[in-house]
Amino acid sequence: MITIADVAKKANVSNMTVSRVINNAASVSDNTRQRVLVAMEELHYVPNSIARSLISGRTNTIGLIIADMTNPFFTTMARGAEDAAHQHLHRLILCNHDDDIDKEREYIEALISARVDGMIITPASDDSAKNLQIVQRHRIPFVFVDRIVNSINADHVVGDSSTAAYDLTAHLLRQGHRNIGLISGPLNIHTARERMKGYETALREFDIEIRRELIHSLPYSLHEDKTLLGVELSIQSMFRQSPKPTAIFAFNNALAIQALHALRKAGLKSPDDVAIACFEDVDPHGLLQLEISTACQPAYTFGEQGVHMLFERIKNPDKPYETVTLQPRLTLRGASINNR
Amino acid sequence: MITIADVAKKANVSNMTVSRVINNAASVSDNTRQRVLVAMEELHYVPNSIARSLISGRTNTIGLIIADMTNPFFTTMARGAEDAAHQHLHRLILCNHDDDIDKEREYIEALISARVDGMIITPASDDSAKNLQIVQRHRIPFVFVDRIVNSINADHVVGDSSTAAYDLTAHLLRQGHRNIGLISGPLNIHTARERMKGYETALREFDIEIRRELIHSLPYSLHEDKTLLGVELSIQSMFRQSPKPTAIFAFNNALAIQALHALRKAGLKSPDDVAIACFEDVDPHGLLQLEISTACQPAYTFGEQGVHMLFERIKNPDKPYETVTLQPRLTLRGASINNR
DNA sequence: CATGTATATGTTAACGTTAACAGAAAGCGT
DNA sequence: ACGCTTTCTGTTAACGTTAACATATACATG
Repeated sequence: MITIADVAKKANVSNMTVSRVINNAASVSDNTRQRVLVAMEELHYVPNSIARSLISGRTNTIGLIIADMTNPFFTTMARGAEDAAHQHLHRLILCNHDDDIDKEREYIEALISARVDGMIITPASDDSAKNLQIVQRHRIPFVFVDRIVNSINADHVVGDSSTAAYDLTAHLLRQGHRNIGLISGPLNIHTARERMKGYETALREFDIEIRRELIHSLPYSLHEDKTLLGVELSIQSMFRQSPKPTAIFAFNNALAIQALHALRKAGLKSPDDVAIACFEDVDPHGLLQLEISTACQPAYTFGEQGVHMLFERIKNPDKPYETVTLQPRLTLRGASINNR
Repeated sequence: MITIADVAKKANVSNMTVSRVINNAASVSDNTRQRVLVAMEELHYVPNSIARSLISGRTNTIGLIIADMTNPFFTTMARGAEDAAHQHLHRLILCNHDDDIDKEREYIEALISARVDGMIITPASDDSAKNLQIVQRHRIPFVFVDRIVNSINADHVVGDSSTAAYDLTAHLLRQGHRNIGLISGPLNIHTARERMKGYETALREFDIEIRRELIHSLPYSLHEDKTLLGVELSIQSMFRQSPKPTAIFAFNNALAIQALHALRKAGLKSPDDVAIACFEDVDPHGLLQLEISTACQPAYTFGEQGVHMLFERIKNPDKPYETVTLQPRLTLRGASINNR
C-alpha cells in the first residue's frame, strides 16, 4: 500500500509536508507543493481514512438502521438519507433488522465498534429501548425516523400517524362503512399504536362500537412466508363474523398487499365488495388505479431530514431535542356504499 | 472513550492480556480472564474497529455501488448483498451513482480511502473503465453484478440478457406483431447492447426488417423529471410512423412504467391496442394483472452470489475469473393479434 | 537438583496519519 | 548589522490495537 511516507520519500520532503499538502494547510512553498503533488499523482496515492479516523475520532460514516430495505417505504427513506449524507461528505452503512431486536442489537454493536459518527434508526419495537441505551451510553448521536421509542429521548422525524389513521377511518365511515376490519401492525411499535388510536377515535366519534374481532395485529414485515398466511387467516376470520366488514384498513403497504391477495383468493372484489384503506403507497406509479385510499408518508423527506437533524446534533450535542412531525398525503377514494 | 487501557487498569493486567481475552486467544488463566471480563462489562467496553483495521489491513466492510436503490431491482439486489455480507460478518456501504460516471468515481475513491475489503459494482457504463482501473491499481477485489465492462476483466454475475430479449421478441413475433417499438437503455451499457442483440436476432430470424425509427435509446433511470418526457416523446414519435407499432418492448421496469403512462396518455390501451414486454417486474406483487410479458431477473441472487464470489476472490486473489450467468424468468402473456 | 517445557503475563514497536512543538531560513525595519 | 516577525519544513508523540518477542512462574523428567 502506498503511504504518505512513500510520497514523502519520492518528493524528498518529510511526511508532515505531504500531510500539509493533502489537507492544503498553510505555508507550503509552491515549489514543494508541486513536487509533492506530482509524487502523489505518480504513486496514485490515496490517503488512508482509517489512520485519519484513529486520530480525529471521526469516521465520516453514519449508520442507517431500518426494518427492511426491500419495502419501498424504507428504500425511499434510505435514498433520502444517502443523498443527504453524500452532501455532508459522509458514507452510509446500511442495516436491516427485520423488526428483530436481536438483529438490531447486533448491528448497533457493530456500528459502535465501527465508530460511526451517528446513526439514523427506525427502532424494531419498544423493546429496542435497551439497544438504544447502549448507543446513548457511548454518546453516539442518533435520530429516530418513522418510529420512536417512548422511553428514549432523541431527535425524531415521524409521520402524524394518529391523525392520518383518523382521517382514513373517518373517510370510510363517511362513505357509510360501519364494520371496518383492521389489519394492524404489532402494538409494541409506536406507529401501530398511533394508528390504532386514530382508528378508535374516529369510531368513537361516529358512535360506532369497536369490534375486537375485526382487529388483527400482525408483523409489519413483507416476508411473505411469514406474513401471508397470517393476513389470509385474519381476513378469513373477519369475514366469518357477522356482520361482515365492508372495508379493510391496513396499517402499511405490505399488509395491504397481502390483504388484497387474501381478498381476491376469497373471491371478494375491491372496491365493489370491500373498500380498502392503508398507510403508504401500494401503487407508487399509479399504474393500477386500485381505488385504495392511502395515507402516503414523505419517506424521502424522513431520511433526508433525519440526516440533517443528525448533523445538527453532532455539531451541537447539548441542544434540546427536536421533533419533526410530517403530515402524510391523503388520497381518498371510493364512493358511498348503498346500504348493503 | 473507553479503551483497552482503561479495562487493563481496572483489571490490573496489561493491555495485551485484555487483548488476548477479547480475541479469546490461548493461555490466559481463568482467574485473569474473569477479572478482565468483569472489567469490560462494567466499563461497557467496545473494541475500536478502527484501530484494529489499521493493524490488520481489513475493515470488515464492503462497498456496494449501484445505479439507484430506489429501483426495486437494485433494492432487491442490495438486500441479497446485505444478507450475504452479514453472514460473512461484514457491513455494507451503499452508494448510488445514478448512471453518472463522475459520481461513480467519487464513490470509488471514497471507498478506496475507506479501505473496504472489496466492492460489488454495477458500473455506470462502458466509460466506467477508467474508474475501475483505479480500483484494480489498488488491488481491491471487486465483482461486477448485473452489468459488465468489456475492457475490464473481473468476476461477474449477470443475467442472460440477449437470450431473454430474443425470447421476449420472438414471443411478440409469434403473436403476430410485426412492428415492435423498442425503448432501449443507453447503448454504452452492456445490458442494453445485449438486449438489442437479442431483439435484432429475433427480427432477423423471422425475416422482419429492423426499422430504426422504432428504436429509441433513453436513460435507464427512473428519475421522472429527466426520463418521462423522453419516453413520452419516443412513444409519440413511434406512433406517428407508418405502419404503427402494435407492441412495445422496454429494456427495464422503469422505462416500461414510463411507456405505460405515455401510452395511456395517448389513449392507447394495453394489451388491446398495444402489447408490452419488458425486463424486470413491473408489478412484483401481482396486483394488477397488466398482461405484460416480462423477463424477470433473480435480483436477490445477483447480490447474494456477487458477495459470495467476492469473498472467494478475497480468499484467493489469483484464481481465474469466474462468470455466473443467470437465466431471467420469463412470463409470456397476451394473445395473438387478429390482423390489425 | 538441574534442565527442559508449558503456561501465563508483560514490553516494545508498529499500523498511517496528524497535532504540537521546534527550528531554520528569509524578509524587514531601524 | 541587529533583532523581530513571517514563512517554510522537520521531529516527536499520539490515536487504540495487536504481532512479536521477552520474561517469569510452575511443573515434570531423569
